[in-house]
Amino acid sequence: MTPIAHGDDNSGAERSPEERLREHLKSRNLRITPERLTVLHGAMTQSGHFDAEELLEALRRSNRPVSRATLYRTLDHLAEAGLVKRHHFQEGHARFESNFNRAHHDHMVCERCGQVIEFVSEQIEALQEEICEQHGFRAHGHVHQIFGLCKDCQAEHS
Amino acid sequence: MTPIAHGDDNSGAERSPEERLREHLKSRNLRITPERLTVLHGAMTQSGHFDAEELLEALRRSNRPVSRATLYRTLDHLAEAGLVKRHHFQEGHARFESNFNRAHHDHMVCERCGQVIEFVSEQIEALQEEICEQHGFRAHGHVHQIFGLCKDCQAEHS
DNA sequence: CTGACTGCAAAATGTTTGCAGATTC
DNA sequence: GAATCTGCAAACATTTTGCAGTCAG
Repeated sequence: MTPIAHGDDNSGAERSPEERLREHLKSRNLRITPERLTVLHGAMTQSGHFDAEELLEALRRSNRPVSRATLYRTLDHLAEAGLVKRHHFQEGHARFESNFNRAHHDHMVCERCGQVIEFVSEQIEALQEEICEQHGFRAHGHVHQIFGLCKDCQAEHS
Repeated sequence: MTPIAHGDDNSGAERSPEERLREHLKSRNLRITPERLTVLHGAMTQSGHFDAEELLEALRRSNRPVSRATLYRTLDHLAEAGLVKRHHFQEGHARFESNFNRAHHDHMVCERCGQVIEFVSEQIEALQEEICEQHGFRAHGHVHQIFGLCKDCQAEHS
């Protein structure tokens, strides 16, 4: 039974993100440009989840602005290279998350205070693999988000 | 151990969708209009998942056209009333699913052809409850999507 | 009658694309 | 030098909103 992927593709995590991006681009005859390295660096140093607009603004603030078009085009490459994960949650737009040297995890999100609790369950992971096998489905990743009220907000809310 | 909710709110599933919508609207001093009933019936008779455009077209074809604006506004009400579920898969737009007398299930989504496979695992559900309890988290629902390649697309892609 | 609803068209998002000039290899 | 990039602005796709007239209660 092959371990299920999580979109991590963290094989080769010993190499730096930059090395990995360089390699990815080279292998496709794409060019290594300052803009792409800027976006990479920005994405790697964002804390937690971020969307395109947030990253754009962060780069602008750190005086290394990049055009919206280049940002979107580069995020595609980073996702393909497995350096970021792209999520489509309940919102109408994509959110990203650095995927470098980051262990797989899922999320509980408090609907009241927005707190995010990470969780991992090997048992759930194993069950997912089983289900995929049963359907001949080759998993690339998954989103598993539980939403509700965290401990604090339950107390406060009573 | 309280069973985890899935955002279904399928309590009162014995009443017809129309009764449930009427009740929902009445309780908020909203009006019961032909258009809203049309959208409701359309949504209930779509097979499987559908998006706004598909429903709009279906209603048009069955000679009960509704404006795009009304469709979107009504889908919000249906979702609030728990009569449909709104999903955000890998695409940039929402897909809906009738939630009337529908048991809880999660999804595998093919990234290539968009096919959606439903799955349920009592074991995973139970593990989720456990995890929530461990964190003192009160779950209201969850999103569990596995994305990857379906059987057909794996073959075709080889 | 009054406030909510509808359709329309315009606006607002979030993302993609065509193009001309700049840049990487 | 050739092919790929970048930024810009325009195009797109989806969803939301303002408004004037219509309709449910």
